[in-house]
Amino acid sequence: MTIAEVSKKYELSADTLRYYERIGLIPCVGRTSGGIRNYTDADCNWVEFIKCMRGAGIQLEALIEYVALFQQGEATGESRKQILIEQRDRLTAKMAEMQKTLERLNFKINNYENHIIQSEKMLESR
Amino acid sequence: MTIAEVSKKYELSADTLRYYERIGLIPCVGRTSGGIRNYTDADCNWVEFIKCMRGAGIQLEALIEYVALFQQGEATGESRKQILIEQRDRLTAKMAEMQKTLERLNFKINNYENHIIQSEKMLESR
DNA sequence: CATTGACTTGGAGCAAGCTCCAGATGTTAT
DNA sequence: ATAACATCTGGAGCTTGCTCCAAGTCAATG
Repeated sequence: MTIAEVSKKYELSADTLRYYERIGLIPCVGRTSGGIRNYTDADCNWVEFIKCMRGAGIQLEALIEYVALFQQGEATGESRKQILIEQRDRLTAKMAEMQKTLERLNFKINNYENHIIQSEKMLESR
Repeated sequence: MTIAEVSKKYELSADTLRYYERIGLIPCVGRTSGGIRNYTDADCNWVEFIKCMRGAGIQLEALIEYVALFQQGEATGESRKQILIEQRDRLTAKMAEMQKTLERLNFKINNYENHIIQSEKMLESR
């Protein structure tokens, strides 16, 4: 697949795909004889994986490390697992924080809907 | 309260507190005769609110708008409510995306734990 | 074979959200 | 009153994660 096709398929700009490759997120994308990127299915799977992780806010740094370990072979399995565990724990913590904020937003929206706000000074309504 | 006290209480740097004030997130913090910030309880409530919203990833831009409307009085209630609704919906969508990624991470971690990975080529294990 | 459009690289630029700094002024303890 | 320390302002700098650009090459079409 060309970069334009991958770009369209995963809704990531060609610039972003090149950037990801440059920083080591998509290992060694092959080129045609003319030097043009030719994404294999395996490359596409990496792209999809990265997109999913990024969509959840996982940092590039962690993904770069994971990909690098992956390329180093089976012996790095435990390290890779640790990265995944750390990221999962961060994600879980973040979601818990967001859940609290979500509840607070819902409470406030409910207040607005019920016209409970009598005064700008009602601190709870912030 | 001094900025140092507020900083400690909410675990936000003094620089961040000054920054928030500068961009309009903490309306008109009063000063002592010497020109030093003197946070009231109301100011602290704003700080706490902003910290909570920021912790969930809500953008400064939306918060600035909300605070500005709040200062304009009761007539802006509906607009403020709309901001809260939009932010809540974004938050909900983001959490749904994160939930999917979380499940994927758990699946992969489980694979690592069960030594299911036989080969680097097993795409599902990425 | 010439033109048009996609792709290449390396590097610069940008947006959000802080974070740090300098130089001046305020506050507190001895 | 004089260190020593906190705070002030305005502005510069930093980090993450892209995004854009220039100048050149490759590929497809008439």
